[in-house]
Amino acid sequence: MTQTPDTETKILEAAYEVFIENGFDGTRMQQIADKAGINKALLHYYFRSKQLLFNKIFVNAISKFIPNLISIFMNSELSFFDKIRQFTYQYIDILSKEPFIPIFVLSELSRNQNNLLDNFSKTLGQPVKIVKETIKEELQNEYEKGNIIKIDIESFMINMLSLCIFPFVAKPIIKIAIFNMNEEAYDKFIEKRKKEVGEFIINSIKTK
Amino acid sequence: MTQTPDTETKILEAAYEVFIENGFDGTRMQQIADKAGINKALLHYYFRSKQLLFNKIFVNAISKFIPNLISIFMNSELSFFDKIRQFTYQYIDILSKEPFIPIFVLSELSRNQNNLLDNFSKTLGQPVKIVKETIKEELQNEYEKGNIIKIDIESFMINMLSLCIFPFVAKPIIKIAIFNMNEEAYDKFIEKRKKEVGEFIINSIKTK
DNA sequence: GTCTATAATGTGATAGAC
DNA sequence: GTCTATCACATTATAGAC
Repeated sequence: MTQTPDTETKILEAAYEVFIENGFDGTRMQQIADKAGINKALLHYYFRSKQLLFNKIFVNAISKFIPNLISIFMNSELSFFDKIRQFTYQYIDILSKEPFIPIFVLSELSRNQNNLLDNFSKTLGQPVKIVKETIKEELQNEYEKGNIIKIDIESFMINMLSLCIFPFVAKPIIKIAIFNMNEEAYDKFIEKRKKEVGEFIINSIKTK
Repeated sequence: MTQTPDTETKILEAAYEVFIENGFDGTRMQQIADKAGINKALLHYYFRSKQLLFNKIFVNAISKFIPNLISIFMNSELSFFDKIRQFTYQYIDILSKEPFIPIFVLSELSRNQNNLLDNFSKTLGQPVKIVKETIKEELQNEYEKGNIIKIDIESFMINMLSLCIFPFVAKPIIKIAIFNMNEEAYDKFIEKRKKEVGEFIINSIKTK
């Protein structure tokens, strides 16, 4: 069933792990070669340069950082509050399976070398724009129906993303410095947030 | 009035800028020397190694990342809700003056080289513990008085920190990929959050 | 204290045999 | 496609003159 993957795949898998753990500057081509079980020369044979290999990995990481959860907000079967519940639950669930993606993506983007942001916009600009418009309308509708208070689309989206993503970005601080948690306690904390964050957001915008 | 700072100060100031912009791995000692207007050898004369110089900078950065806002939650003159308002306002205000501190600190901590986290705990473990206990009591009090819903200290603190810090960590994405803001629009967005975040949190925990 | 020169090593990338 | 050997250069760190 599970046959040995071809060399290109082995390289990509190894590169993914090493880059995400160490970042672009902290990664050595030798590390990737070792982890893939090949030699450095082959890396260059397949991907020409460190930068090009990194770019492949980064595009992949972005798609995990902003996964395809857009459909949730497009699903007209659901109430607005249920959309919030589902989105936060599923997003935190996805991130919890690859908890280092957020800090990796955000930290590389903030270095702003090359054209990482262009990649980002190219891949996700359009879908993000559509969700934004959809949610904006929905916020307006719910406000007019008297269900929620007035809130900007920008504030709403950033608040929701903050509450989902930040606990992963700040994992080391949360675990050690703030709450003195072990890995198990941290996992429980995240697990609890899957249900909690949605309710927190709903409470904050619901009319009394 | 403004006299030329001594060499050690010039080095520290230059190192601060370069490290925060590029991270440990992305920084070259030559860059620091150039920015400080001296040569590389002097860096080693004053600080022995890149790692030791970095550690000095990092401790400084941490103190800006978790500034002394503890007093706000200790101030018994203020109502609990006003403490939330003041803390969020002032924290966002401080971060907005050094917006790259959060991503720098969090990204270096997540690499987890050396003993950065130990530094962190040593510097801030005790004060953080005290605030945590103080807020915990206050949450309990307000709950018993029927003013707020039941919420864990962990959830409450992380929610508050998420909403304050994340917009800085994710600045490039927010600006370009999500909202297509220019620098001015982003600044306005942050300015607005200073007042907004407190109300958002209060709404989310206030009993109806 | 500050400089120039250089050691010692690391690192991305390529040449060329198989 | 895959390997070994090696180039070319960058980078931390030190030696030693002034």
